[in-house]
Amino acid sequence: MKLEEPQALNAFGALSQETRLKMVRILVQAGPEGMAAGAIGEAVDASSSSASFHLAHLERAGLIQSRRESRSIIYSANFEGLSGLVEFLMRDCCSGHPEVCLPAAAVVSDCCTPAKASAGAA
Amino acid sequence: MKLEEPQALNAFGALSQETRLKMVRILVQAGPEGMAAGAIGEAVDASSSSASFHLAHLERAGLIQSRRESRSIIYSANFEGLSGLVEFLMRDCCSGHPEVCLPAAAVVSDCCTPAKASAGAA
DNA sequence: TCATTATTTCAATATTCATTGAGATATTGA
DNA sequence: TCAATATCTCAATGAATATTGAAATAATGA
Repeated sequence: MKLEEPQALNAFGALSQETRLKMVRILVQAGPEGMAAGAIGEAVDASSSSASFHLAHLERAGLIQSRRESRSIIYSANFEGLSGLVEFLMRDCCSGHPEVCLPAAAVVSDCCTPAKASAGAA
Repeated sequence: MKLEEPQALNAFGALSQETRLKMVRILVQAGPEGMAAGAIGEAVDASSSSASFHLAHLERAGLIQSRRESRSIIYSANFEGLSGLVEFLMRDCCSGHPEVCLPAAAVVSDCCTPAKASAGAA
């Protein structure tokens, strides 16, 4: 997903709040199965109302998505949206300046090679 | 530069505002030589006071830096800080999920190979 | 249908953030 | 030292965001 500036602004705004940043990290770790709203709220120590507010914010920003599963609403990371944001940042910040992108590129081989991916997720 | 969560929060907050995001993009394009505060303010259509406020915000967040040069204050992109943020995002969002990092990795070869780097910067 | 559980919505309040204009500071050249 | 330039700082105002608790909605099982 290729982000334009207004979407990127929303995404940065969504990630600029402690509770929400924690939520995203938790949901990324949780993987595609996701977690119920209640469990997320508990994990980040937020009231149900506050959790709902922040989850809605993240969903509007395209960083997570939700589905109902019986009584629960399950949220999960939107990997397309997240990678879109990384791309936006890299395109912006590379624009002819490899010194920004190259260290980041190293992360890919560091965390995403089959051997280390599972170790890093633990 | 390896960012921890509080620094990343600051950086995301700094980039979540239209004027500031534009400033960063302009400064990245400007390269290490940077630009005077006045020129930046003009480029993003902000009053001197407003420009000063946002530039200070970005500097506090570690995304740009400044030096005095005669009467002017020259701001320039902090490439270490920026790549630190990309790394943070990738580490967070990779954690075992290569689908986030791999598309971003493609950007590196897309924009940072010598041939395309200059074309992309135009 | 009723009680229970999970979550959201709403209104009120508090907090944080952005913009403005006036004035302060630093640097330079005459 | 004075006037001009470039930028910053400050206080006031307005706008956007976060938090809270209470009430509304949705789904389930008895």
